[in-house]
Amino acid sequence: MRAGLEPAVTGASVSSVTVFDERSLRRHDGPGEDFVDRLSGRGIVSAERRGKFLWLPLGPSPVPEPVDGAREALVVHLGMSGQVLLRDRETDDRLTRIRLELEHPEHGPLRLNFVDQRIFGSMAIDRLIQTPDAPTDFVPTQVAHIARDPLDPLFDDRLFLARLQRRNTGVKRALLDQTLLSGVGNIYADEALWAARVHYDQPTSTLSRPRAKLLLAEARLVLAKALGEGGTSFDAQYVNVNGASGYFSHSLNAYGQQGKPCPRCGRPIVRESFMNRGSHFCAFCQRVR
DNA sequence: CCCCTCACCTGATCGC
DNA sequence: TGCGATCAGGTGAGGG
Repeated sequence: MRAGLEPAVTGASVSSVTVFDERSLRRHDGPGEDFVDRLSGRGIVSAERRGKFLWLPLGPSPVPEPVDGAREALVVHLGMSGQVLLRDRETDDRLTRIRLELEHPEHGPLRLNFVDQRIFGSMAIDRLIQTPDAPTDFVPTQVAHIARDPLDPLFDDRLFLARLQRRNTGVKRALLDQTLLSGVGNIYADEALWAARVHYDQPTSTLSRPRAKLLLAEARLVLAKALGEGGTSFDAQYVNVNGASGYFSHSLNAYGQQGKPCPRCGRPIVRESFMNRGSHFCAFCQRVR
């Protein structure tokens, strides 16, 4: 989504904003009117991401600046069912909750539809603050607690491994904790665990250093491969900014593969309920030890 | 402070 | 055709 947005929106300005459902502003500190006022007329500087959060840093505000003169950004999170779709001026999408009309000096008019069935996703205007580990990096305040993802050049492997082994919980819980590492959700957690032959409920405290390192390496591989294939789409709900599906669903070894043979040993992949969601794994290859 | 459960939501699909 | 049950990729407030 970030890669698709960047060339289209950088240098554009926001000519109008329509909020169809205020619940999609869950992360915005203020009413819908405030969101519209603070976004209208702003220029878009770039497209940035950390984990599953995306933000578009904004140019100077024509309306009251933050008191300290901090830069602001439009923050987007897709939640479970969100989409950002770039359209022409006439195209409607069902379940559009927020719409931006953009004007690009070279590419002309562009419509950005924020579509979200379940409304777990959201948009917000937020202030940008310095990150402690790289003074030239800025993130929205609501992203400050999110760790870097394993593909980030500044991701600190040793820090991650130390924090992981200090935890007193199951390893999949830890993988899903965005303050430990970001970008890994239910699909990529199951895929990384399968690749590293680790059981989802293996206690982090008893995970050996080599196995923890292997797990991190596999998580990194899974993310890189999924990004390269445009993400994981099972249906029309998971699409890029042009409405196209990713291809990573064809590469899944464990997630959603219950009943099918493990690609490694041939025994069936099983699905267990865990944390109110599915955990998919090979009961032979992936055992607690 | 750390860990875990649960609330937050809608729409597609499936079985009866 | 209709109705209810079930399922879904995430996050963070609040309780223990």
